[in-house]
Amino acid sequence: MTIEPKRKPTSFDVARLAGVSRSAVSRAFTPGAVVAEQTREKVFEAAETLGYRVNSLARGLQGDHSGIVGILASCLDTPIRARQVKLLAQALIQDGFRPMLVTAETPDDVEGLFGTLLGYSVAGVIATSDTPPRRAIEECRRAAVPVVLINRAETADWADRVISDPDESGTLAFNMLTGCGAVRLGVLEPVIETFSVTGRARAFSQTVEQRFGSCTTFQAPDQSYKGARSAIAAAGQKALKDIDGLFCATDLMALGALDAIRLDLGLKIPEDLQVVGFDNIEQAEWGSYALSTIRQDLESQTTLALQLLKDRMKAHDAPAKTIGIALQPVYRNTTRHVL
Amino acid sequence: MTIEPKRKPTSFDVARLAGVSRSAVSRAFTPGAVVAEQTREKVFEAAETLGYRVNSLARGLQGDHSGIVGILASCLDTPIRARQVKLLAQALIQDGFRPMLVTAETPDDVEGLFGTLLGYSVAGVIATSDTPPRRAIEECRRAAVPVVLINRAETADWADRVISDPDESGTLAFNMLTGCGAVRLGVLEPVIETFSVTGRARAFSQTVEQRFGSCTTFQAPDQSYKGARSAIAAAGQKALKDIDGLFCATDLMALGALDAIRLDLGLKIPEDLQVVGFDNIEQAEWGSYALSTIRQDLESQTTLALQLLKDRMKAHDAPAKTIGIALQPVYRNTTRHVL
DNA sequence: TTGAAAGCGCTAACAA
DNA sequence: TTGTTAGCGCTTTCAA
Repeated sequence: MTIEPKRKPTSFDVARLAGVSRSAVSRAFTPGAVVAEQTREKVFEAAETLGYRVNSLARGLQGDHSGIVGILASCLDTPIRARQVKLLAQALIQDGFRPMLVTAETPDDVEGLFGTLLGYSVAGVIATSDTPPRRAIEECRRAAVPVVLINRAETADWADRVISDPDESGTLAFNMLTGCGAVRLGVLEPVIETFSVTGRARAFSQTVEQRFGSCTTFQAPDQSYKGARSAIAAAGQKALKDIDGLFCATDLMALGALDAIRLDLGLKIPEDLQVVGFDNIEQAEWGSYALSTIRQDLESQTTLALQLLKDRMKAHDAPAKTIGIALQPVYRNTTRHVL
Repeated sequence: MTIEPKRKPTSFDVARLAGVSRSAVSRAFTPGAVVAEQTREKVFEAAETLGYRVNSLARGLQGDHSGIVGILASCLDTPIRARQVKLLAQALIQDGFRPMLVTAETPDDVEGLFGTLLGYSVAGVIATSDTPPRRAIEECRRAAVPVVLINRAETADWADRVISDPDESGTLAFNMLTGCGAVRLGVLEPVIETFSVTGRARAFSQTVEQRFGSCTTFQAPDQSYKGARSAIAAAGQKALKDIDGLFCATDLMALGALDAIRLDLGLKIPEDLQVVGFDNIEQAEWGSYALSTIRQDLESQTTLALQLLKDRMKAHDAPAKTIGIALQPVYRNTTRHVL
């Protein structure tokens, strides 16, 4: 029994010990296969004593996918992204898939990394941040690898998407702020364009312009706390006093703005100025902030993304779907209470 | 050229088109292999026009590992963990590995997941949170799969570890607080034991007891902001007034404690009470907190972990190493300035 | 319900 | 420097 501790046992070893063929072993470990209960037990027993496990590489080489699902994400250390990846990873594992994490710095990286993903015969790819280059996506299509885009623009007309609708988001933010009595509105957005983030900022300012004539726009260098804080601080007290309601494109930016407004500019919130964010990250609830925001339901976002992925595995040629997830206003202390 | 868009091209196809053998193709794509430059070019060209990529599954099946490295982590949505995983993933990818993310809920899960990891012939495993069950680790050893533990207890005497030393951490926290004039010390720790987190809390209180006789201990149900906040709030103003220096085992807990002390209990920081945290997460720097803390250098933690992993790939039987990473005090506004 | 045999796509030892 | 050959461990027709 303990002759060669080095080599991992194979289905062949198990077959021999159980007194069956390799095919029988294979079937015993294949969920829907036809095996006599008795045989299966013999196999399992032998496998147990040998410490055998199916080699997913060999299985994947044989079948048409390895069970690995690529998760393409960047800025993993951002609260919202971290949560997304966590939920995604959990859900995938739950369903028997294995998430392979791909974080890219530059678009070039994305392209290359996408390639290696294909080399692992992935069962699918979920992209949550970087818009994958069109070429890479096209390649997935040829390889019949399902792709689901989360909060991304429509890169390819055949990839499924789950999004929080920018227009709906912008309008909701507008309604929250005006509903709380704000009438001179502004928006804080990152300079770098993004489907959902700058999308909702634009939708917001368009609505404002439509109703009130004009909307003050503040631009931060990126989506970070720091970027937002320094952008607002640099804008100065006067500019901020001109408005009485500010929509920040993400909670993280809102938190930076909040600190800039209160600490750097010395204004009072919500008395001088009301603020609404977007995402409902954990920190938005923290006592020192108590940020009013719009909740993006990440749980259902995850569930939907996975569902779309599985659906497409079954029906490769089905028309692409784009599903919007529910948005929910959350009133805390950066908006006034209206009765 | 466009006969069968379905099937992915194999090395065989490339070989034929380039007019060479399959081995030549294999060599062209193998970093250190001996191939004539001319041959390599022919191969690359053919590969390019065919859209060929090496099948990592087949390569892994043949060789002794798939290039996949398992990252075992839980609470991925915690700031510190998110950052760790991000850095780890980046570093791994940089080095040509592919991170497979494994997040477990229960210890049972860990065991099972570890198993499937082995099924993918992983090149190694890095565990950053859940202590992997001894059995699983043992299995890795038999399979000659390197394991690196980050901030974990010594589960197995052959696994390499990188840690931030609990004793050093506790002592440093003590020195910071007393150096700023605190003399009646307390500590906030989670009830659930953890090598590094409760470890440094204990080291701290032991040092305090040694020097001052006694140390007040506050216990939170977990390591979260919420848990810490409610624990401190529940302890009450009186208990907090009894001390003038509090060490919180993690920054996240410290932030919760801060809000409890200021918002729920109405005390002033650092006037009534000084607070020091641990980790130096991004939020510790945020304006509303400006938490004094101890910086754990995650970049070097990552680099070291990866180095240990690679070293062990080369020398499977080398003695296990445990490396401590540098700790650095960061003074902000929750401690008094001493001149 | 089971076993025999033929690959999946690649690498590596060997011989040329 | 290159090609030939023999597997890596598994699944899956096909016959029995």
